Amino acid sequence: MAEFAALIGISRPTISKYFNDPDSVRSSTRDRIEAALKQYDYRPNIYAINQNRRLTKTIGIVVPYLADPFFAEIARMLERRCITAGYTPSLFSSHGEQSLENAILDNLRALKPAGVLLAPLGRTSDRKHIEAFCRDVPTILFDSNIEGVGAAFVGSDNFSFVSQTVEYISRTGHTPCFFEMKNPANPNANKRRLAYLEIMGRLSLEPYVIQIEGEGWSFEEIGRQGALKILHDKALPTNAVLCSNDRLAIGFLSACHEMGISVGREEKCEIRVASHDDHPYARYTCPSLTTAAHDYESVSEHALSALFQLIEAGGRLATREEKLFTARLVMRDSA
Amino acid sequence: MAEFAALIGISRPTISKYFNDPDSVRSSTRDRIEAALKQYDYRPNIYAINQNRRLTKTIGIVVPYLADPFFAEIARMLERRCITAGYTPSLFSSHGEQSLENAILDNLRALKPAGVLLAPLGRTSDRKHIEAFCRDVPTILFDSNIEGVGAAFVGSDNFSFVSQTVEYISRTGHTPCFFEMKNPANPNANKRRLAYLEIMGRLSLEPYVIQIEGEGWSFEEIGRQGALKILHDKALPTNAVLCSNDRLAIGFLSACHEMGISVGREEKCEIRVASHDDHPYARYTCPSLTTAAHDYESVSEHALSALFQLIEAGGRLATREEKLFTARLVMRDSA
DNA sequence: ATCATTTATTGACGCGCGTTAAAAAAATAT
DNA sequence: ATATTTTTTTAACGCGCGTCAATAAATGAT
Repeated sequence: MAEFAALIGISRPTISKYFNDPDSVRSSTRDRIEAALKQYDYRPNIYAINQNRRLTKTIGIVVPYLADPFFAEIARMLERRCITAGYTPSLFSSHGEQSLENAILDNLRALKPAGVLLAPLGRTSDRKHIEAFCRDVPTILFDSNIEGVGAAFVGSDNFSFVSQTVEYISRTGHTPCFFEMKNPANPNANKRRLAYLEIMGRLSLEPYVIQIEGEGWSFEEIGRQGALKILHDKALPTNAVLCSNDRLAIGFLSACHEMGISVGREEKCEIRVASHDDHPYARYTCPSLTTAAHDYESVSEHALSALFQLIEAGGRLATREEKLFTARLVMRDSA
Repeated sequence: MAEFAALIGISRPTISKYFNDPDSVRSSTRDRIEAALKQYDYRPNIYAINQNRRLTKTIGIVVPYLADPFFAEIARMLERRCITAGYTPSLFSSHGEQSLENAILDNLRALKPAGVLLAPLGRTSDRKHIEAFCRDVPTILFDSNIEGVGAAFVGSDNFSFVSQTVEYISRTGHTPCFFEMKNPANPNANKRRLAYLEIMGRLSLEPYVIQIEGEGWSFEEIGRQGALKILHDKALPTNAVLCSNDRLAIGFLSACHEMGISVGREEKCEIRVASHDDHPYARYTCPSLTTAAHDYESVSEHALSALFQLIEAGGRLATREEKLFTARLVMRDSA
């Protein structure tokens, strides 16, 4: 920067000021800098900037498992919005591991971001570590809530997800049984089960919860194995299956196809399968998956605007808001 | 670091030396530092370190589109290997945009990584910009090759992919037609088409190339729309379809299901569909997708070991090696 | 106990930038 | 032309660390 400044005969602090806010220098000076910028390819070092600025233009985004297209997609939207708003996003994936999540937060502290959007691992998160991080860095939680941690939470209203699918299936003549993992990492899974039980109660229907074995993030395989077992044992309590999430459902559909069981809402089909999330691939399963869709757009938009609000407020908010978005039922062919 | 050093009564340069290489200090000193590290939670700032060290412990990973599970999966493997090797990976996605790819490379320069693993956008990459970057930062290209750019290329042997699928399909009694996008961004697509034509020639079979419209990275939708059109027009030249990649095939299968066309290798099925990549979801399509699998493990392992070699050699290699891994045919139910 | 060797300390500078206060220069107002 | 306001420059310090040379201290060998 010193070189560049000397080269065009403008002082370094003025150049620095320009990069902080181009409008803070006189238009004639701005023009000279911008002309020089075209000629020589100087670019300030963002990491050196972050080391010194009180308020940086970097936003950290942390997701629990980026190889899950759901998170990949929401991360993509968040990154795009950050860029549009003039910020530089920095994306991290915990890859399902607590130690990595912790290490990422430690690194983020060093990056000194203006704010962080954090989708925690959930059950396997190190609560104390995240709490300590949130005390130091303005953070909005999304997707998985951790009660009382972070300045706000933005996510989806699990109750509305399940109520729509359950009501749709029962209204159209079937009793949904609930298909899920026994020990889900994501807290949303528990909320969905509770919602299922609650809604079935309201509708005076007998609830059936199928809990399958499995650890980790290979949900499709877990769903497939679980489904194969249930289908093989002919242990399906009803002929309408409501999966906790789309990735399990993708595995379930695969198992059905393998066993020659027809899936769909038509009369001739043996079972119906519905689910939750509207995973990017839910449209392309065979049959296409009936599911309750996240409002990706609203969640990503609101998460970022909440973060900007938090940043403008100096990192503290009076109350910890929890903003939940309602699901939208997407009726496709599977149920 | 100064505070921490004062606190435990060891000089700052010694602490710095310890973090650079714990074995470079006397064992008694090491023990004292490590004991203090447990007590107080000091962690050096990685970005400040990178600013100053000649050779950092950071590795940049850039992929063209992270919401594509193929890249998400390979990125995950690369990150894990970096961590195991004692490096800190930093992951970026170009989101399919040249301007973003360029911006990422500019940022990476500032990060001063020891090396970079770059999967470029391909056709839409800014070759000059990437070349300039590779001159300054030790870089290994992977997935998409750009002739002469980067210290080495690690990828898959497209010819072996296509030869295995074509030979398998023709050996088992059908003539594969090739299904692809008209203007693919990824250079592998072109290589696959050429391989198809070459192999069909060798087998003295009439080649048929179906090129569908579509721009961007929504390959499933592009494949589905293309397939719907072809199937509707009954314009399929043969009853065995070889898709350029699995994501197109996923769309193709979806279209077949929608139109009630049975897919599989069994006699009773109307058409067979095979593809290339072994996408993480290829196992879960209905029917499961016969495909030529990337050797993910070998590619990620070799890409990183090539990078370490490059780093140890001081950033320059005598010759630019191109290492290609052979495909493995995965026979599933779709063909 | 003496000398050679290894390790640690001191003090200083550098990286690439932000930031600030005081002084100087330029633009605008009167 | 003078006074006032705005903008820029100068000079210096700070961030959190790496690195280096000279010096001091600890260790090991004899």
